Amino acid sequence: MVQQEMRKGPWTEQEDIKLVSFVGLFGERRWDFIAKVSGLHRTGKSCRLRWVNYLHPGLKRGKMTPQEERLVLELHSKWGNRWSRIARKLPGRTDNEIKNYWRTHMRKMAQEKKRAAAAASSPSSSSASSKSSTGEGSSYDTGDPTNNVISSTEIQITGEDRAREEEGYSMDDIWKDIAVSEENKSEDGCNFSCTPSWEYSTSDSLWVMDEEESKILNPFFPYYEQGMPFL
DNA sequence: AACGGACGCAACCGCATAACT
DNA sequence: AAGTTATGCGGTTGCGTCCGT
Repeated sequence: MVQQEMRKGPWTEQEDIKLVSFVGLFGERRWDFIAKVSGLHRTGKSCRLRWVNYLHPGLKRGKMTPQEERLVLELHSKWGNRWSRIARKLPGRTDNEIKNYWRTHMRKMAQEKKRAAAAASSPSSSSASSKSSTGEGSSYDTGDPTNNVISSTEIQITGEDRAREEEGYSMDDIWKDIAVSEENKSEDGCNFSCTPSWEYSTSDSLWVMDEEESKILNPFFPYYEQGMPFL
């Protein structure tokens, strides 16, 4: 009955510490349970997210390397918005991070494209922006509000790898184009098949291992020793 | 120095699916 | 086999910071 109100919004350092210690005790499962016993007035979902995206000891922080960036482009062209899947190929990066990166990247690309088109064609390129360009986020994921719908559905429905092969020219293709053109622009000819040694060899297993490993190495609070993000 | 817009990141929400009873 | 609960995923939003005017 007297249901505690759930806290929302940014996490405090105290909450982080608490969460880390309880995850140390109970493992990365039973998030609702952890949320309850820890006394954090957060949902299990929220706890999990905080852990996965911020507190997890294996996380890399900071800017994406050019290799990572290219890998993201490559994998996105293959898999679409399967962020978690892509993230598995990038040890230490989270789906959220990659998603954010992609959005940012696409925003830049879209702007550059627009600018280029405007410059190349007519001085009065009016049709370019259907929506007040500058700002709003949510559509960048797939480019356009409308396309957004198309893309995500399509990807989800046809699922696995390539929806576009059956459809005509999907949003994925469009993004792929962008990605490819970017790749060509910035590339020396080496494409993704000659990716640097770290990624595939370490990828899944290492990234997945991390959590297991950390538990083994120090069942209690390994994170403090590895440098907590917030410390 | 103040203001406004763009950017980056963290977090929330809703839905789908897996796991459990 | 059906119902319930927990977990994972993708999309979206909010907010602080940075940067140009």
